[in-house]
Amino acid sequence: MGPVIGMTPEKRAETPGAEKVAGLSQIYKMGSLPEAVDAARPKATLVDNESADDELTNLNWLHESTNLLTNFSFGSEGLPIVSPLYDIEGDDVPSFGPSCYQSQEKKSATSKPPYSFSLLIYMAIEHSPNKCLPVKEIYSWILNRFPYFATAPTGWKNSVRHNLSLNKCFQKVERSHGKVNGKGSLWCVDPEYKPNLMQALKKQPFSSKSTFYSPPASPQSGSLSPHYLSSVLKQNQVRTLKGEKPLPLKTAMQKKRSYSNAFNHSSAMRLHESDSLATSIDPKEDHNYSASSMAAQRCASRSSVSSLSSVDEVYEFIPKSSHVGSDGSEGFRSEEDTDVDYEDDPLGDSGYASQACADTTEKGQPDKKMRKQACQEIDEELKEAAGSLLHLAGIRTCLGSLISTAKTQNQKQRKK
DNA sequence: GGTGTTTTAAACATCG
DNA sequence: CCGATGTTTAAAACAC
Repeated sequence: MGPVIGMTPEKRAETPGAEKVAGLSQIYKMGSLPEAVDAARPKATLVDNESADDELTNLNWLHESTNLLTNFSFGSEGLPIVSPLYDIEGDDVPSFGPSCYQSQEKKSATSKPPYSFSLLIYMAIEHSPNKCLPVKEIYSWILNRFPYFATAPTGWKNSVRHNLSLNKCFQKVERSHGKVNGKGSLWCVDPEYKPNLMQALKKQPFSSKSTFYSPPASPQSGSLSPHYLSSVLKQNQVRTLKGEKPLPLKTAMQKKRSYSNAFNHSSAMRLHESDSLATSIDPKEDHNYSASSMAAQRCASRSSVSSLSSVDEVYEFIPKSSHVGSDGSEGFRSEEDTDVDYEDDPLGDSGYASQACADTTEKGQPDKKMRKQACQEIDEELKEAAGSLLHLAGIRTCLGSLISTAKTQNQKQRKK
């Protein structure tokens, strides 16, 4: 019944053949800039290294891992904040990394990210102010942070959707009030699975430098946005009106799963949170696609993970240039950003600010300028702040001395 | 080689 | 009708 005839060009592009060729051709496309990447679908760039074959198994990642890390700082939730991987133009050295990383960055910018789709989605969602994103924004985020996908065939989007749909960690939430123009739903991270995702992220070999903070697993402690809560609440209201049983927060959107071979995901995940999962989940339905289970096992053996410590990470804001798909449909359109409910967030929470910023800067150069400008502004502010402090300190000491002299004079007068 | 996990592809449905 | 989104199935690829 479906639009079989209406196979879009995009769908056609998702054919396996295209995948391999295009994907690989980009891996060693050193210095491929966003603009270049935007320009058209995979240009036939030369692959002069056949070891490019195994993108992930390739040892390059061993080298890149360290460098990737230089591109991450950590957000309020202990989540790596992916700074521009494609800050690769050379003269703009990331403030957090030595310049010697640059050439490596170029590689990592165009090679496949070491994260599973679940983790990518998780990061995307968590970096949004309201912890809810429409798929389109998830695409955007991933594209933005991992330019690899800009040149990868669009099959990855299918994978993203597939993951969202199949992975219990993600919950679909109907879009709220007003805003009719948005298509599809918002996707949030199920707070109960958040610790698992964080764990998985933590155990990624590329996050070993990180100091992750695993928040308590209770929904309250999660980063549920008011919007999310109200959405779930709304859904439940509707359900109640329909005479249906309200959904628990956790399973606000029930997912029917029949993934034949994946019955054991949940047990692995629960190992990490045995005390946190109040509700039992039918193993047969639990296809967490675990970001944490296998990744955890796999990576635990590979890397030593630093201990958890800091909760007070600095959320690094670095404006990024945007990648607009060649067809222009992949959207970094700002109205999408404002669409949902980001306006609910008066502070314009850091994560998405970068997106908004990206909208204003179509090209790399202005972006760099902006970044520099931002740094200068920050510097100025710091100076001002320091100045103010000094000023206050000065005033205080002045006052102190004035008071003390006044006191001594007072005493002298009394003696007289 | 077996098992489990993740990715990829594809078909189909639904919605705006 | 079209395109984006969401769901589901199947299979390949991969790691352990």
